[in-house]
Amino acid sequence: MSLVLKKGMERSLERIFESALKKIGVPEGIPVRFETPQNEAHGDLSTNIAMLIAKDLKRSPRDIAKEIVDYVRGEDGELKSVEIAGPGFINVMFRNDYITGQLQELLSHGTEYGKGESNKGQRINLEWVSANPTGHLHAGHGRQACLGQAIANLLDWTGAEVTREYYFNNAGNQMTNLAKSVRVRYLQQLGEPIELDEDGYRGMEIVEIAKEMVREFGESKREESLAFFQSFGEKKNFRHIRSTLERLGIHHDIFFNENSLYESGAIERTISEFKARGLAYEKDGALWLRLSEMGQNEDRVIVKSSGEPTYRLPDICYHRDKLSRGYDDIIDIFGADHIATIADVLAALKSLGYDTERIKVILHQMVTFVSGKELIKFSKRSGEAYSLDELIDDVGADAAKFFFNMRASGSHLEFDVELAREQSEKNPVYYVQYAHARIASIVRFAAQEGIAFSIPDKTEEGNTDLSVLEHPEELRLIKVLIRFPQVIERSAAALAPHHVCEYLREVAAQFHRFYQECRIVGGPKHLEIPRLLLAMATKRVIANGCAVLGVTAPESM
RNA sequence: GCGCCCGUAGCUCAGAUGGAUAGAGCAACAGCCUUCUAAGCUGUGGGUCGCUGGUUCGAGUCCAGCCGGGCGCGCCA
Repeated sequence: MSLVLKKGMERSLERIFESALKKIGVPEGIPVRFETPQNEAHGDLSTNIAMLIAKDLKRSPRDIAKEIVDYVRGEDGELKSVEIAGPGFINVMFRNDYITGQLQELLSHGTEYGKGESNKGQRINLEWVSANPTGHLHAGHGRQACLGQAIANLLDWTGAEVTREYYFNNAGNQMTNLAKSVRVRYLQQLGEPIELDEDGYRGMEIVEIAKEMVREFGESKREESLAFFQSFGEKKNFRHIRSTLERLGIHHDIFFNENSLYESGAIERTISEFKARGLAYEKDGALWLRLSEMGQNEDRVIVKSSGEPTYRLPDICYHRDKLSRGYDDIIDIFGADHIATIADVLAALKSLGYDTERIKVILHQMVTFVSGKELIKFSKRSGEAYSLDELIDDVGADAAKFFFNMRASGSHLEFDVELAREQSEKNPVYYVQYAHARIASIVRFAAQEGIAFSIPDKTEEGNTDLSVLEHPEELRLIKVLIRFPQVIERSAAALAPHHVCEYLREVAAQFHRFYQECRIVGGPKHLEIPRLLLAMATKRVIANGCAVLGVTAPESM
């Protein structure tokens, strides 16, 4: 986290603590870090700095802490308390008016609240989904699709200029299989006794494509070339993939066709370069890359004896292309099943002299779909895949996006379709959305009751005094809300949207607690509008957090 | 055999650069609606953080070795 974007209090505390360290003779350059304790008895912010430097100073942590605290107490009147606790923690508590001041700040930022600048000026390329147009997206693709969408949004929110990219291959073996499969299905439609190859695509979408061909062309394409079937199938599949992504609100700026790497000569150039550097050699009629000399386990074929490159070579060229476009960061999202190629590609790029530090790879684990206790099985052989469209039909786009982002990408995800579909308190999506709808309803009710108020703006002139909010549940709620910018910051830095899901649940839970304890409309007159504004701030944070996940925040449910 | 990921409550999972009494949801049990959405809230029970060593004032977190699960290891992508 850069200094620039830390909220005022934390930054000024760091400064004060650092000058305290200087005063007691600690060499400069040791940063003071604060964390938000999970236990509220430990204050609003806490630091373990005294324990960290105790060894070097050869003094007890509590001793050091005492000296720091004495200094800090003299410096800052903004704090309610500064205390030493446990083995040497220093816990600080904010004054209530500071906390309500932060609420004012939140309200004045509106839809912008939570946006930061930690990635300001960064041009970042994010590549994800990247499924070849050999069929429809299946439910498992949903994780990557939704993960990438949320990550792209997080990067946006932290000020990056994001290019969203989809890499696909419409040539090679897979597409030939598609062509053959479409052809067989088409001929079957025309009554010919012909069967799919062993590695043919068995999905029902191929049958649908064949039926469409019959409707459109009748029997006239019986003798057509494979190229025709391929292009027809590709077009239909791609249109379908894009419509599925559209249902999730996912858009890409660039669809990068692997084929363009051949057309531009990039493949040839890279081959010559490998050869010129002595990194490639011929064996058994194929061209091999000396990966074993680049720190990898074994050499791999990059050009088959048939003359066609294996996928590794275009993958390498594709990354060269992205590197040449001058991005500050290049992020790839892959499923765990693609793990094998990544190290090879990076090693090859490094051997060509590229700085691969700029390339970040997110590997997400696989998804298991269950319905209650029952496992939903996928069978590629039979073509009985659970499609992403079906999943969206079953649970809705919002639930899909929330569920796919609920877990850390490195963790295996169990997606309970029955739970996601359920419109009850068990379902975390509804729990969060319900809080938002509930607030919307309260605001409507307030308007109906003739309560007039305005959202505070930055002028601070004529704004409602929020410092009357003193109830523990009110203050707890505000403290949760004003953490939002840091949550976005941290999630973006870790490329981990699941933190946002966790946080939103926390916000919703604290709002419900506040709602339970503090009557808004019809409560104490002088608290009516401040509480209403607190509710609106909550609504804002939920809406903004949902926006990051691409989830809607409904006005009523 | 090799590489990567995972192992935390009955289940699904969080645990910020190593810190305070390890958390949440669900499930179980006991309560709370003449008043702003009960799709909500409160309380109770539930753990040798896979095992064994090591580093450290301090380890769920770092290191090593095992055990268990997942994904890979092709002239497929």
